[in-house]
Parts: sequence; C-alpha cells; structure tokens
Amino acid sequence: MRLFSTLERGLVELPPPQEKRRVGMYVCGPTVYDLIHIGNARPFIVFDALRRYLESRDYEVIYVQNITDIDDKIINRAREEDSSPEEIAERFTREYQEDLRVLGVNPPTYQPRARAYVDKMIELIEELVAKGHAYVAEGDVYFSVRSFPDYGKLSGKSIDDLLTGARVDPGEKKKDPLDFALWKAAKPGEPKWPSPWGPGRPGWHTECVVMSRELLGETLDIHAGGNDLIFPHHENEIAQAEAASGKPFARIWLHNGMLTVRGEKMAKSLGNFSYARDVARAFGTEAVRYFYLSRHWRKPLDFSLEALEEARKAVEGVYEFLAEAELAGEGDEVPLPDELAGEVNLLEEKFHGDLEDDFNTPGALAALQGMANAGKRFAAGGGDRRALGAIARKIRELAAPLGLFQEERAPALSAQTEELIGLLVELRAELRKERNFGLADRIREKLASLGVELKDTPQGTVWTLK
RNA sequence: GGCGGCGUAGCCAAGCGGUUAAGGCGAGGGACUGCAAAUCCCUUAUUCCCCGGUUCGAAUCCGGGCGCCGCCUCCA
Repeated sequence: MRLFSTLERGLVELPPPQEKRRVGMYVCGPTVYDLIHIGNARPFIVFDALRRYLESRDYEVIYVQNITDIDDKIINRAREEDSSPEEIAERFTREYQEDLRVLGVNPPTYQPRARAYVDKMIELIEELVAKGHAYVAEGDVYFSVRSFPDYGKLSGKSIDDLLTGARVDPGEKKKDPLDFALWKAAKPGEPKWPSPWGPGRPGWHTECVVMSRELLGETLDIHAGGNDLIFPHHENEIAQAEAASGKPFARIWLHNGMLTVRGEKMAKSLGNFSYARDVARAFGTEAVRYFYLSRHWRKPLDFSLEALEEARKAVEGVYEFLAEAELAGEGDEVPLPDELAGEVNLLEEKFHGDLEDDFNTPGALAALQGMANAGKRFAAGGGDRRALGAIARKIRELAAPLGLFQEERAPALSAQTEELIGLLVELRAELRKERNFGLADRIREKLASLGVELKDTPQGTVWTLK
C-alpha cells in the first residue's frame, strides 16, 4: 500500500501486514462548539474508509480521533447561549457521535477529550521549557520556533519567509512573532486549570501531540486531516512533538482536499455550508459516502445538490443489479462460467490495485460498477442468471470496508400489508385484461404516490418500495 | 508576494511514458408496454487548457504561458 504523504511530497510505502500488523492512525477531530457541516465530514468518511480497508487487509488499526472540548469558540458559544463551556462541549460531543452514526462511520478505537489530558499537556510543556524549546512570559508559555531548525518542513515554508508576512501585535509577549502559545494565562470567566505558571488553559493544539503520544507512542504511522491544517496546525504539532522526543512524530501525513461550493471552500465563516446530518438524511448515508469516494481524497470536491443526487442514482443503479442478481441467485449455487469468472477476477485485482495505489477510491468504484456491468451483459447474452448471485456477493464483500452496498433492501412490511398490495396488483391485472386502463392506471398511480412502484414485466407485475 | 494543488466528453471523474482514453450522471436510438415507469441492449472524447521541447512513442516527462482554487489568521 502506497500513500501520498505531505511531508515527503510523494508516495510512501506502508509496510505490509506481514512485517508490521499494527498501524497507529490519528485523525484530527472536531471542535465541539456546533454541529459539523458536510465539508467537515470529508476526512471523517474518507479516513474511516481507509481504516476499514486496512483492517480488511489484515492490519490491526488503532484509530484515534480527538474531541477538542477546550477552545475559544466553545467559550464564545457558551456566552451567547448563557450556558457553560462544559455544557456546550458535552452537548455537541453527543451530537457529533450521532453525526458519525448517520454518516456510517465506525467509532474510533479511542476518542480522547482534551479536558482529560490537561495534566499530560502540562507535562509536555514543562518538558519543552526544560529543553529550551519554550519559555514563560507572564503566565503564558510560548514555543520558540527558532529553537527548532526543522520548522516549516511539512508546509514547505521557511522561517524567514514567514517572518516577512508576520505582524507583530503590540500586546504580544512573544519574543519572536512566529512563536506560538502552548499555555495561555486565564482571563476572567474562562475555564482554567492550575499549572506551574499559574491558572490557565492549554493553547495551541498541544492536545494532538499528547494524545497521540499517550495512545500511539512517540512515532505514529499515519496522521491525517484536512489540508487546511497543514499550516500552522500540523507544522506546530511536529515542532512540539519532535522537539520533545527527538523522533519523527508521524511516518505518513495525509491531507484531504477541501469540499468546495461553486469552487470556493465550504466554511462556517463563509456561510456556504450545509449540516452533515441534513445532507445525509436527505440523500442517504451511502449516497454521501459514494459522493466522497467517487473523487480522489486529495483533490478538491465541489458540493451541490445535483452532485449528491447523481451519487444517489449511481448507488441505486448498483442496488438494482444486486436485487436482481440476489433474487436470481437464491437457491442452488451456480458457479460462474470461466470467462465471466476471469473478468470478475481481473476487476477484483483492479479494485485492490487501485486502493493500494494511494487509496484511489474512484478507480475502485469503477471496478465494482464493471462487475455489475459484466453480470448484466452475461445475463443479456443468455447466460444462466443464477450465476449472478456470486457477483453480487463479491460486490458486497469488496465494498464493505468502504461502507457501501451493505443495505438489505427486502421490503420491511407486515405480511398483511404485502397481502393487501398483492390484492391490488391482482385486481389491476384483471382490469387490464378487461382493457379498463383508466382504473388500472389509477391503482398504479395511487400506489406510486404511496411509495409502491409497479413494474410490468413479461413475467407479470412486480412491485418495489421507493 | 511565498508555498501547494487543479484544468480529461454536455456534466462529474479515473488514468501518471505504449490501453480500444475506466466508471457514473445526462442525452440519442432500440427492445419491452395499452400507454407509462422501471429494466435491458446499443451509441455518445482520433483526443486530454494553450505553445514549444525530450522520446521510436506523451493526457502522462521538461520549459513557458493562460485560467481556477487552497494555505500563509480560527478552519476538516
């Protein structure tokens, strides 16, 4: 498996599971001050799929995702709502869990909260101060960027270039404009924790360094997040972690492309966003996942209702095939004829080949579509339809790690309701025989409006739920 | 200004030195039907933003343009 790492600016090989089974993976999580929008969901879905694919390939993935529950935005929201930061954080943490469920994301192995790690953060900051990488200034603690020669290696920036653009705030206690806060002295009315430098709270995302160090060790395998986090967030994480440990912080850095709206980044501040749960409920969990996976994870992806609708239709198309194939494949096991089996095997190889090459999900999805198409052509050419069951099983098996094509579409109706629909279908058949099309069409239309779609096939009328 | 990315059919989107240039949506034609819907079959890029170059061979590599976007401030 090869993945494009931001640090190397190129593909990096992940050792095969025979050599290294355990993979430590850290994906930056939400700040719980509001519901997440659909753009925020991209890394959660894409890296969830990556994690599950690795697991399906015999890796044991320790998947960590933090919950940032100490932050200015939480404090502000609490003020607005006349609530407390704890309460806001608690509420939106629960909402976030619900969103993950709606998006079909598996729960992380660990979901640590910043508040539970303040002690460990203080330890790290003390360590950095002791090693001369950080200094205390009137109750604040700052990281000294100049003390870390590698600063800028992730984002490709040089300290000098950054300095040119940096503005020095008159009120700042920093020695150097690029230095960033590790610990902020408490202001009145803000949450605070005791520390060697007086009451305050952790500043920058020291939490990610501490949590990943505690749960995954000093060097983790994969660190992932949106590409808007490369600088300064992840650059600063590297500085803290590596200044403290002297070891590489992460082997592979993955950064997904942004979700855009008419070409512009979706962002709360721009107001061009939709809440993830609203989109998932309108189009369905799998349509949202398909939407994301139909575009390579590093590239920007443009959001629109039309694009989601297209994804929904593409998913439905595969389900149409699955429904037919599974119906035909019930009962006797019929093996695939050689030629078809060969084609399906080739597509399976393409599926894995594409995913192992920088997690190329669009290519992999095309392979699954190709399997369905091969099955359709085979049946249309007069092949034994019962063999299609095997293709359907293969598609479902391969797509499982991606969180696609896992729904059972059997109509969940009571026997009584089914009988009732059956009766109406029978009556309509009689009416059609008598060429009473007016009444027959009324039945069809009324049922359609109730979500029961009739299809007149040469073998008779069948119905499906929409 | 610095750093990074993107530009492939009507639209979305793979491809990363030799393939008939995947796949999806849409559109057109056909089968089926009382008419539909759904489904199925077929068709839909001699060409990959432009101009040069390297090569036997380039959408793919190099140089130069043009256009769009992200980061450099909280941000998935």
